[in-house]
Amino acid sequence: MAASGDRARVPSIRDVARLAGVSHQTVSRVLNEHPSIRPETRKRVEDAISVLDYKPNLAARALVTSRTHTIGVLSATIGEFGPTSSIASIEDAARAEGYSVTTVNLPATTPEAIGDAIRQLSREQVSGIVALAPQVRVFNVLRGMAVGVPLVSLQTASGSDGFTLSADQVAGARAVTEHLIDLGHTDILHLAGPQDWIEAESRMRGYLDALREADLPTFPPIRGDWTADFGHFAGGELARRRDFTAVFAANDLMAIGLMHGFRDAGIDVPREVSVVGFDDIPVAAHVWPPLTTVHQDFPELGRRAVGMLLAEIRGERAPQYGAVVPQLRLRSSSAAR
Amino acid sequence: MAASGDRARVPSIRDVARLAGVSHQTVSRVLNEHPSIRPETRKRVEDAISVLDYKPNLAARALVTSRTHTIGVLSATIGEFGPTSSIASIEDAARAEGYSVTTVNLPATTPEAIGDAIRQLSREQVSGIVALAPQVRVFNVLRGMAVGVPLVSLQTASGSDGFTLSADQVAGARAVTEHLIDLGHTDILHLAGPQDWIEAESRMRGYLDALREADLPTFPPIRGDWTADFGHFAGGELARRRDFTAVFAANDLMAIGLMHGFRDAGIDVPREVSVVGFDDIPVAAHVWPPLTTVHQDFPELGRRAVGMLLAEIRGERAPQYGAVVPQLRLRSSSAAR
DNA sequence: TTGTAAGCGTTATCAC
DNA sequence: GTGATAACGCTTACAA
Repeated sequence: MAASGDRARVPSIRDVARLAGVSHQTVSRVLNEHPSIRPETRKRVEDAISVLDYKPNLAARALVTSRTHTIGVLSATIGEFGPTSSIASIEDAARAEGYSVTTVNLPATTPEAIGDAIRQLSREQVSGIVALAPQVRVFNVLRGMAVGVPLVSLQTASGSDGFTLSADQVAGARAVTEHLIDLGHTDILHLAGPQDWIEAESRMRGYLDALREADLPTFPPIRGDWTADFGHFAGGELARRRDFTAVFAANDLMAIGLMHGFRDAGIDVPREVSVVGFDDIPVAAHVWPPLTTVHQDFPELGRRAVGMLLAEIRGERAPQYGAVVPQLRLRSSSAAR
Repeated sequence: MAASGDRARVPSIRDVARLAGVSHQTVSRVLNEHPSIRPETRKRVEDAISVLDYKPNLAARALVTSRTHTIGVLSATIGEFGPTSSIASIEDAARAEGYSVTTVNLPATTPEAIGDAIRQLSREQVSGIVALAPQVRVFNVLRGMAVGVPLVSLQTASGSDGFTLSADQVAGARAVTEHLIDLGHTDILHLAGPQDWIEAESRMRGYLDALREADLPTFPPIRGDWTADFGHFAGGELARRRDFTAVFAANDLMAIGLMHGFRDAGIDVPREVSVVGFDDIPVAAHVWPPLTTVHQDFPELGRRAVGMLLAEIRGERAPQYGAVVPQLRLRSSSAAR
């Protein structure tokens, strides 16, 4: 099986050329789909390629073209369900288009850390970057930065602007809040995400919009950190004040922790207090009580991010996607007053 | 700020050489920490490097050395909590050692798909591969394959053999089963993972070992698919047979679904049936009832995988790690008979 | 200790 | 339509 005598060497473009009886440049033309090449010659080259199982050397190509066909993923999240699902689909979509994927996790959200990460990726000469940077701070730094390559940010504002791509978080939050209002609740609290997070702001805005429109009182949101542990803690605290009958938690983890806290305090969900979340993580339907929440199509967002990025890389027109509308999932953690 | 007139060009090793008044080869020596170089010369070169903010071109280096300082991650899991946590820590650890990371998700566990993924990575000339391939089939294919570069498999057998790295799943499963036995249970079911999964086998073995040692009857395990939905379904089915008082589910998702199924059937957990899980996912402590489970240090496993892989790549002796012992987390889903 | 020459495998440029 | 020839930016010889 192995090459006779000398060490196995990967065939190069010149080996193909020799076998096909053409110059290596002609082989290169075939590889790059150059228009003017005789069909017969092309055939001979293609045969030689398949006989030798020749694969172009990516490093050599990158050296001469300064393009690597690699996309970088910049991630500032710590293994949460949503971003993780998006990243997996980004990888799949990119590979399907012939691009490799390299990932950098941000150790911190400081401008220095962000700069380091971007520099790292640009040293690797990535063709483009998808940033999952849910913090306002990171977003702003990226926006103001001369990145040097196309960049798409997978965000959660309420629209897309060619740079940003997102599900309509505001609409989702609004929908779930309106659901509580429809159930007859008038005193609805919001357990929000951390100050700096774009998603936290969007979801809070949806909440506020819905309440204002219904002429209901708004309460100052409680700021959480997305964790179930915080939700649990908040549940204990909130149990002392009973000026509300429903809580919209900005994500499912906090919602589940919150229900735990209420349970510890002897508050029955949903009889005494309704709780709703956001994200529809895999356990949401199975906790007690099953959690009313907003389903997000994370993989689709990842695919679209790649679609936009590749269009920009190739200098094509950006695809026009319809809105990614989060879907309400009604379960029994919310009930009529 | 920009270069005068002509387009900004990244400085090359020759620019550094010119500025430092040496040959480009001397610069290369400084870069590669060649021993014989006069301190004074080195200093001049280093100064020039920092003045120009010179960064070696990775593609050029890869072309000539055939090594990319990139490690490939081969992942055959669909965004689950554990593997995801490990992957994040693999990325961080690799970057900290100056390696880039590229990821490939397996679309299927067929030998063809695995072969494609490996070929893909080897085309990118990765220096080594970490495989998160929890299926027996994938594991065997990898093992029998001439990958061509160092490979470490993040597995879950009961030991490490220089190729494999794992937490001791058997011990963890055994511990949680013994916990049930200590509580006085004698009829303990096992809701296992899918047939082909190594973790499923290890956890099942721990269960069987514990029961045999205690001279208790074993039941044929129910085969699940790791999902909460399946757990829910299984709960409904099991509710019809009441020949058991405890269930060890092979992961937390199934355990949570199972408790949901029992709840639907009017079975009280833990009064009538105890349930325990495995993994300690973030919601485990917050569901009702809080889930007794086995905590795994996924990030540590990822770091160790990188440690082993880099040792192999560099031709060093593999680091000797102690066992990663899963930790029992006792909560109220398990109770005395 | 340092410099010169050659070559890694490809694409770009210019002939023919 | 096709073929020389010259880069791309680096490392590995070999020479001085």
